[in-house]
Amino acid sequence: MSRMNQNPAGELQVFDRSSAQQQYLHLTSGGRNHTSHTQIAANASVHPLVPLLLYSDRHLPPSFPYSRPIGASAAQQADAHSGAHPRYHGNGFTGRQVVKKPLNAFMLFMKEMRHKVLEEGRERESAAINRILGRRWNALSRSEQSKYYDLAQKERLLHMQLYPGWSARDNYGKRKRKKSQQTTGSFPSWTLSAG
DNA sequence: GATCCTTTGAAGCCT
DNA sequence: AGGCTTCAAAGGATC
Repeated sequence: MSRMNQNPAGELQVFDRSSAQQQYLHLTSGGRNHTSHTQIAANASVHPLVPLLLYSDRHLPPSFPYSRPIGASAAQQADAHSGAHPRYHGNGFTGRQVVKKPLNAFMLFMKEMRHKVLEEGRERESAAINRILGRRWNALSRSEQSKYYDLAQKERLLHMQLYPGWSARDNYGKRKRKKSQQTTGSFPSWTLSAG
């Protein structure tokens, strides 16, 4: 029951992982992260999946811990995920390295459209902007939304390529609970055991 | 400084 | 399987 290289649609899409890493580094280095990797992909041809990475400038921590090639054994270990898969956060590496979840379709839509709402000048608060974007998202046709679903699918695929064995559980329960949930007085015990 | 708000979707956990 | 919870982004507001 492999998690790798198979998207939710059941398609098998495999490409060179190290190449993806280089492209990932190249594109993400232009943002707030360090810029020392631009040389890596100086002449690299751009993979069809790469444009979506423009949306994903927060996946990589400032010091990318996986620049070394991921060996087949590591991939196999991750694939086996017998409860001991590598943890992409916390103590496993020097410093605090957290791999974020890949963005879903709506998040990608928000990233693209947020600035437009800002330019309109109607709202400045993110909560209000997100309400607007939520309405606009629901107003989109299915074909219009499919663009973002497709991007999100590729995003997840590439995320799996870059972080084999990573699981959303790695970041699960790491945030503080909301006040509204704290005041309910009734929540699953597993929410308390995290950390 | 930390958390909340607010949205949708993905994925985790529990029953 | 189904339901609930958490996290993903964003940045002003609030604590």
